[in-house]
Amino acid sequence: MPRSRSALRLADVAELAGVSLATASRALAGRDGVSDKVAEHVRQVANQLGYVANMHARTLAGGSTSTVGLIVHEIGDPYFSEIASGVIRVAGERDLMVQICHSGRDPEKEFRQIQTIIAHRAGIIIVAGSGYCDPRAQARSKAALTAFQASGGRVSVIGRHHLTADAVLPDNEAAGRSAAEHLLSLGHRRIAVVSGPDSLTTVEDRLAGIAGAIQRGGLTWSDIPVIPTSFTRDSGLQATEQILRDHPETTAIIALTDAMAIGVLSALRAHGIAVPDRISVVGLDDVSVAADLAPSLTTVRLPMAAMGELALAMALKPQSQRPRRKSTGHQLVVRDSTGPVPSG
Amino acid sequence: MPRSRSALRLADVAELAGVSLATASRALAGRDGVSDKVAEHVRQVANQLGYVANMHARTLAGGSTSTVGLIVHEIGDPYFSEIASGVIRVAGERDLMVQICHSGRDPEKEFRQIQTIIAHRAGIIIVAGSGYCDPRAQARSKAALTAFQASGGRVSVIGRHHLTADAVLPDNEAAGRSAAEHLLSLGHRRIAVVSGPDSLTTVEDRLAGIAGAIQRGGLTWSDIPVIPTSFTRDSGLQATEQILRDHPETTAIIALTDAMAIGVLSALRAHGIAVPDRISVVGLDDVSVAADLAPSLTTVRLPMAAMGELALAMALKPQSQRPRRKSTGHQLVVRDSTGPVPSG
DNA sequence: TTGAAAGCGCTAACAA
DNA sequence: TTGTTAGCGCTTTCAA
Repeated sequence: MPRSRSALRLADVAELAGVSLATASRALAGRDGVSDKVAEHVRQVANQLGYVANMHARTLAGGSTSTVGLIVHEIGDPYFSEIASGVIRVAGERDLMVQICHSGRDPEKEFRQIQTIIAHRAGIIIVAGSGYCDPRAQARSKAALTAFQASGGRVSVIGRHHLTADAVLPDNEAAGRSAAEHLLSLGHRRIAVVSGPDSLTTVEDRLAGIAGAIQRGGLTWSDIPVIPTSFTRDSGLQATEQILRDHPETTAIIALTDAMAIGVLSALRAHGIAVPDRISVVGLDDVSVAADLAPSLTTVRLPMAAMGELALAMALKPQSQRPRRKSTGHQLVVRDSTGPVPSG
Repeated sequence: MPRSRSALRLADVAELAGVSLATASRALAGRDGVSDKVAEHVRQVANQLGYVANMHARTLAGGSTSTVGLIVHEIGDPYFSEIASGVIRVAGERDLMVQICHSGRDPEKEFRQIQTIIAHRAGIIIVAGSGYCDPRAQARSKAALTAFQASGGRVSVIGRHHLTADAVLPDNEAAGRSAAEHLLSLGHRRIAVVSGPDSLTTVEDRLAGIAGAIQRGGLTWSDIPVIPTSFTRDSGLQATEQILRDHPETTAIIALTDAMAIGVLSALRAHGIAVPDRISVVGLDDVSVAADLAPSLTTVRLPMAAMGELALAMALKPQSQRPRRKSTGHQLVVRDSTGPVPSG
């Protein structure tokens, strides 16, 4: 790719304004050491010329970095696109650029993306998406991020990671509990769970919440069928087939994500099984289409966009002694996919 | 934000490898002018040290730029997140970073984002999202992009824009035609259209396709109610209320986007109106949830992810004499939301 | 308050 | 094939 060069340099502005390079630099950066009069004049000239500073030169010379790297599993996934939307919104307010990479939920690829972001000298790195239960999975990423922080970079993560960094912690356990309690309160005892990859902390936490509620409800957790799959609609669909086959007595299904819940609903519809009359379905996340499914999906809302905003806001603050941790809220949203246990 | 500095410089690698800066640079950039033996050695040393080049220094020194700027309306919108996914996928293969900005469908904000991207010295700018019917809306953006191209930058756009650049042209007109013809073939004569902002070329084109089909079908276009709103689910919902009130005889609704079609379905469900038995609904885009709505949505598929991939692929080729233009395909996807006109 | 000059880390001419 | 050197455009000491 050929280099892109805008003829306009700070030197041009300085010359036209009749000041030195240094003065022009100070004026435009809003630093002090310049009289208001001169500063204003320089800014006017720059504006007139349509001057925009070369970020590369600025960063290289030791100026501040104005880009934030965001690592998501896959931007096409609504969970992540909503987080990204929040990050970009806050970034836009501060004139920061957001660079987005796909990790593909692969620790190795995640590490490579982190390397690339560091090479681009981002000042902030946000790792969105679940952490891994096994600390070793992210060992290399952790080392890279620690070095990055040591050199002044700021890091924040969304989710429970084995990384030493400010963290936005989705209420995964509480959300799982909430979903399960909702079903229990409707009288369901034959509950099945469509789960995700059990290498992920998100899965661990959501399951823990569900398990706790189940046990407090007087049921035995190990009696509950838990089908591990991946976080996709199709996996939800297949897992449902399996549940219908192996556990026909099931009256309620919890899907660990809305994406999977959509697959669950599809499978049930294909089988002509009435929701919620015969089987209730509850998801987690509350992606924006959840309300528009038929039946509309009962789910537990996690504020994805707000999580993205918060992650960047935390990273914009100076590093604290110990990593900050902020929990998000969660909220059970009861819609039409859940109902009382069938009397049959 | 403090600067982020990795102590490791090319000079360190060169020294440790026992070669000059220039040789090290050549070796790592994969340029020739170095013996394979030396090159390999340098690369090994660099790898061992965990060296990653400073992009800013590299770009400033006249090397190639490795970032692409992508302007979308809003990344939380599935249409754009799928496009972005395609762009990021291709970028990942080539070690390019993708910077994403929101235009908010506001020409002024779009211009500012373009400025910012140019300041960051991206080598490629991709403008996704509809163009504006009024060329003046994008006049400033156009000027900025033209200057950018003149200095070696590459630009590609998705949609019909008044910009001189390589373009991926969604089959908007054909898609509109296809949707309308489908309804006509089912016998519908009382068709209403839920449209978007008529400042957008996307709206103009989709409506043109629909109008053409309608007229060829023997109907009078001006008799068809066209409700202009915005491209959102809620607008689709409200427009439907209006259609039910003002045009109760309607047997089919075309929504210009799936997002709006989702709102249409919601409104009809709220009114207890059977789809497709009393009213058929067809959307455009085929966002991924379209298949999972109930009833599943008949729509016309535009390959969003492929469009994103294509846009970047075009921009990666050297600029041609005249702007390239590539049409995307489109495909009618018949699902359960459309059926024959009610016999009543 | 202002200006001159020394880099930031790299690439790319130019020499050897 | 390799090395030397002059910048790229900016920020930031250090002097004035």
